[in-house]
Amino acid sequence: MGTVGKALELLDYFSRARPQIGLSDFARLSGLNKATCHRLLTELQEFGFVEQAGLAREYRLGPAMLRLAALREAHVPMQEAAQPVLRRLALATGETAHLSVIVGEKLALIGFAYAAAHGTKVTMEDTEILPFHATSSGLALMAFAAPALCERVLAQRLEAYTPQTETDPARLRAKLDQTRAIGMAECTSAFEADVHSFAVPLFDATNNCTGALAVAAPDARVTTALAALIRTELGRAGADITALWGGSLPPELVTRWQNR
Amino acid sequence: MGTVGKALELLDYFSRARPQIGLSDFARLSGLNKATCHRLLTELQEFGFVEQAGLAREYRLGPAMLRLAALREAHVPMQEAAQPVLRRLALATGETAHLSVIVGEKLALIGFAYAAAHGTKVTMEDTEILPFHATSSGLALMAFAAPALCERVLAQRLEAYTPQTETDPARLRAKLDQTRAIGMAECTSAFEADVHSFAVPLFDATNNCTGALAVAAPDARVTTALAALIRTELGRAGADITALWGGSLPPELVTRWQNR
DNA sequence: ACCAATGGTTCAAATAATGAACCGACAAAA
DNA sequence: TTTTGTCGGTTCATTATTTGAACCATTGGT
Repeated sequence: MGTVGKALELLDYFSRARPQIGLSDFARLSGLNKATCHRLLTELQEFGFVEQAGLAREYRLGPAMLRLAALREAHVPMQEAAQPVLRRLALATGETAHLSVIVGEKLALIGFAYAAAHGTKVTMEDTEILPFHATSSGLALMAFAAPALCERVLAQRLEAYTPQTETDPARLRAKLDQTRAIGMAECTSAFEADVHSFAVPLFDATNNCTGALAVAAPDARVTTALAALIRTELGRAGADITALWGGSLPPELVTRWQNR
Repeated sequence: MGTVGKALELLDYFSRARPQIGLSDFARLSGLNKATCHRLLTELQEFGFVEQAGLAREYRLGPAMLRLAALREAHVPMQEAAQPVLRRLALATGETAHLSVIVGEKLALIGFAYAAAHGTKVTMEDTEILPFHATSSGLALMAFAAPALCERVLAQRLEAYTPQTETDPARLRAKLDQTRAIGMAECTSAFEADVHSFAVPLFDATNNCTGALAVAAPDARVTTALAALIRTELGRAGADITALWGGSLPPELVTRWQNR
C-alpha cells in the first residue's frame, strides 16, 4: 500500500465512540510503527486533517473536512438531499432510518434519523463504517452494485459479528440472489444482536448503485404488519432519494417495490 | 514536501468555481508531473476522497468527506454552533456574514450567510481559501493568533489581488498593531475591488485564536452609521461564537467590543 | 489528413519512507 | 522513595516507494 493510503487509512479509525486517538493507539490499531504513524499524522496535521487536543495530545479530526464536505455537498448534494427523506422515513415507520454510501472500498454511514416513537431504538453511534456481508445495507449494495464489489467482499475473510452472522460465501450468494429477486435486503442479528433491518439500493446520476437506505428495529418489535409497513415506506423513500440523486431505478425494482 | 502532503494539497484546488478538475489541469495547477498526479489521485480515489465523473473523467471530491465532517462536527461542533449566529448577524447588519478558520496553514471559509436585504451582495462562492494579508479575517487572525502565524505569512511573497492590496510587511505590521488596538480588523478593496469588510477573532476551547468572523459589504453602501452597526453586531456575535466554542475572550477584547 | 490536447502507462533512477532503538516525562505500583 | 511501564516524540542506516520523461490510444478541432 502506498504512503498516501496509509495516512488516509488512519482517518478511518475515528468514530463517534472514538473521536480522539493517541499515537500509540494508532500504532496498535494500524499495525504500523509508532514513528511511521507519527510522521503520517504530522503530515495530516499540516493540512488540517487532524489536530492534537488536550494534555494527552491525542489526535482528532481537524477542520479541513468542513470545507471539503461543504464543497462536495455544494456540487453533489447527496446528504443534504437525503436528510428530509430520512426523517420522513423514520417518522413513518417509527424506527431508525439510515443512509450509507460506498466510500472507497468501505461502506460508510453518512446520515441517520431516529424516530421519537420509542425509548428503545437502534442507535448508529458505535460505528460508522459498516461491514458489507453483515448488514442489510451491505447486502443491498452487494446485490445491486457493480459485480466487482460483491466479488471483492466475498474474497475477503468474513467476520462473524454475532453467532447469526452468515460468513459462508456460497450461502451469502444465495442470499444475494434472494435479495435481487425481492428487490430489498433483509437481515436479523447479523451485525448486532436482536436487530432486524431492511435496506434498498440507491442509484446515483450515472445509474450506478452507490448507496443504500435502511430501516432498523429491535427484532422483538417487528411484527408482520410492521415489516410490511417498513417495506412499503422503504421502497417509496428509496425511489425518492434515487430521484433526488439524479438517478433512475432499474425498471424491475420499480415493479417489485410497487407490488408489495 | 512529503508524499501525503502532495496528495492533500491537490484537494485544495477544488472550489465552488472549480468543483471538477481534469488530470492535466491538476498537473498544471500543482506543478507536479502528470503521472505523479495520476498516482496521487488514484490513491485518494481508493479511499473515497475523490471520484471521477462524466465522460471527461474529471475528478471531484468524493463521499469520504461526508463521514469525516460529520464525525468532526459531532465531536467539535464549530460550524453547526456558528451557523445560527451567522444568520442572525447577516440579518442584523443586512450584509454578508462569513466564518473562516485556520486549516493547516491556510485560511478556509467554512460558513456564510447572506442577508436578503439587497440584490447586490458580497458573495463567497469564488474562493473558499482566503489570503491572510488581504482579508479582514486574515488580518484578525494575524493580529490575535499565535505570533508564528503572522511571521509565517509576512515571510512569504504577498500577492496583490487589487491595486489597493497592501503587500509591504512593515505597513502590514502597523496595520496589525492598529487591529490589536481596536480589537477588530477592517479593510477595503484588499482582496476584491469595492468590498469593505470587518472581522473579529474567535477563540476556541484552548483559548487560542483559530477563527474569524467577518461582515462584508459593497464599499458604496458603508456609511458611518452602517459601519458602527456592523462593529457592534460583529462584537456581539464574535463573543457568542467564542462562548459556543468553549473559549473565553481576552479581557481587553471584552472591553474594546463593549465600548463601541 | 493533420495537429493538439486529453487521460493513462511504464520502469530505471531518484527520493522518500521506514522502524529498531533510543529519549524525557509522567503515572502507577511496589 | 524507587522501580516499572507507558506515553509522545526523535534519529538515521536501510529499505521501499515515488518519480517523471517518454510513450500510448482516443478525441476533438482545423
